[in-house]
Amino acid sequence: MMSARPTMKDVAALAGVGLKTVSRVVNNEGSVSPDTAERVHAAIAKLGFRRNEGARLLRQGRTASIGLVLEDVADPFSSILTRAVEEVARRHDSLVFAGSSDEDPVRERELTLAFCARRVDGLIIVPAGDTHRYLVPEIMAGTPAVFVDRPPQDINADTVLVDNEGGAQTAVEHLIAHGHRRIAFLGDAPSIFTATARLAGYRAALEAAGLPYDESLTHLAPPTAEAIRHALARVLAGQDPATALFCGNNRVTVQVLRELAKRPERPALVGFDDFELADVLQPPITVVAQDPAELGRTAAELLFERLGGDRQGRAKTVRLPTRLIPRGSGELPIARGNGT
Amino acid sequence: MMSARPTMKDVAALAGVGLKTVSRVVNNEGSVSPDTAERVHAAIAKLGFRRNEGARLLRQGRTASIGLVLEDVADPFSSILTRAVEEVARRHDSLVFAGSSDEDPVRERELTLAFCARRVDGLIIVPAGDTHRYLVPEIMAGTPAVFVDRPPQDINADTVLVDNEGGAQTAVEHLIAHGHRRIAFLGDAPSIFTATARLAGYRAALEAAGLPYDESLTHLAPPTAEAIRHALARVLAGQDPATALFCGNNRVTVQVLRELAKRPERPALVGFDDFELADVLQPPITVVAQDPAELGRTAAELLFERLGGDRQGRAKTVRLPTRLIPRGSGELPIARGNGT
DNA sequence: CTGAAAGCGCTTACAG
DNA sequence: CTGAAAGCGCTTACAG
Repeated sequence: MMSARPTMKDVAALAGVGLKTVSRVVNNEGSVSPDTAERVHAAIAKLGFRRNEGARLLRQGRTASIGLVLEDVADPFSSILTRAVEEVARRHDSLVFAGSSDEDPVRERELTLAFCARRVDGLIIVPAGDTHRYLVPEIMAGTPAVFVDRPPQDINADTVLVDNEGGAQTAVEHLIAHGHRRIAFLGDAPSIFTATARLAGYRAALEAAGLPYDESLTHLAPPTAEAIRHALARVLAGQDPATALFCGNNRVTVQVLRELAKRPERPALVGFDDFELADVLQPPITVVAQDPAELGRTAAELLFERLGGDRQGRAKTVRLPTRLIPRGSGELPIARGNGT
Repeated sequence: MMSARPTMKDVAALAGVGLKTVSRVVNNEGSVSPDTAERVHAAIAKLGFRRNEGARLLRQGRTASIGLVLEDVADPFSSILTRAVEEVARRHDSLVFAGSSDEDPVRERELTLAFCARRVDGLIIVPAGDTHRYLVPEIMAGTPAVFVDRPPQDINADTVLVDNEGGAQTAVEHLIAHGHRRIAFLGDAPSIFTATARLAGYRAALEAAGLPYDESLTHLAPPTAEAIRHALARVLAGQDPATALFCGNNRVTVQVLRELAKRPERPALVGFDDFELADVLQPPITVVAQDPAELGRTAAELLFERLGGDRQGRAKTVRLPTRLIPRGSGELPIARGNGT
């Protein structure tokens, strides 16, 4: 009943053999006489020896771990992505350090560099920052990074994105096909890559249908309850109010639904990004779904590909498709009393 | 532009000083002449040196990391808990390895021992297994473990639980107060500690009200769509059907809502565990809320307390309260055509 | 088949 | 103020 952990040295001493012989047994290297192996195994069992992986990996120059930087581990998008990364990492006998940047570039940088200081084998980053120059020395030194959901700034690296523009365009075209001409876009802060990309898709759909782009029908800001309340009041009021809403992500959609419950209007609605219970709401919510697990899986696979081989090859960008799921809210006609 | 990372040795050579002097500068130990410090800083900058934390920590006998074993990182309960653990760990300059057991004892054990092999400073575990004997040597060797949401089996360790029985009793008493006498309990698999504890609370409430316990109104099984469909068909049918439902966790509640949408009955409903959009559904869902973030925070604080001091002291058990949030579904009266 | 030495990149304990 | 040596717990490269 020793308080400290036994080491290979302790095992070697007890078994009466050299350190290297213990190492051979532990690593199943063969070329150890059955008799010696027996004695070593007995010593291992008696002492309760378990190899220190950290020490082993230090000698081998890797850590069998990767760092994952997310916006917020607690967010469904992030946590589903995390789980997918975990599965791929497990297949490569690697562990995952995960952390939240809270959309703060300073925190992103701190977290990422903390992972680098631990010498993680590689990084997967949902970037919040406006520059990633700070990563250049790390990448040059052999720590590859893969960016997910948003591209890096100022540097070249493997990136996995969603077809934001195409998905948004599909969503808005769907509303147009159901007769709407006054369609509001409620998106997240314009500093967020995906918010701007989805705005572009919204505009492309309007243009393709010959509808005017009316800035008073758009709102791009962090989806706080208050901001969404004011935005809804604005786009649903006036002479020519919106009859349909396109919500830029599921945080926005949820807030919109919450505020809409307090109002009389029942505009048609399509959300970007699926969410639990979308199918149970009344009406069920039509969405353009992305696949956060597939984002995570693809990013992790790209990373382990780099780690396994071509470390300096050209950076790849993968763009994943979205999928329209009509459920009811997106097929509502123009409500009486509103619109043309 | 070297491909390998520079080490302190490289810095020392370039600055023309001893290794220990570089260490002094890096650690801000003082007692270095300004002139020497200057040269060292210049060398560090020139080489882009960043200390290898793993090597430093090996020498110091810790890893400044903890292991977190969850049921499923992607589950909202787990991911909110994870985020809270992350925040406490950050304050202690520690990183978090997180992994999912999928409610599989073998996977729990593998994951936990993998963390121990990396010599994490401590463990936080939402246990799936029926025995935790395997942890005894690890705990003896100085890796403390804190259990969350469910107690460990076969061993003594710090534990953070929710008042499952009290919360369940409150939920059922609430339904009784609204006139219900036929109340079904739909819970998770009976092998799960919390499912059984909540069943006990359900029974205690019935007994306190002088209502009979009718086993045909209970269902304890993993909440698959099919199992819930059958269970609902059973408890809502017959001569004396249930007029109210008590759902044992939010996975059950969500499935129940999904199936209920396809049926004509509108029983009253209270769920254990809050969930996003519970307030937006029609009717809004009454719940007994627990606080997953507080669970994570408390567990992490207990762990760092152990790490900071009294490592062998008596194991503590903390029990967190629940909170009834009436929203509508739990206040529905007995529906016409059902009940007495 | 076996082991002593050197090394992974740092810190600790000691000596000057 | 400064540095050479030993050590954290392993593996690698080498010699027998």
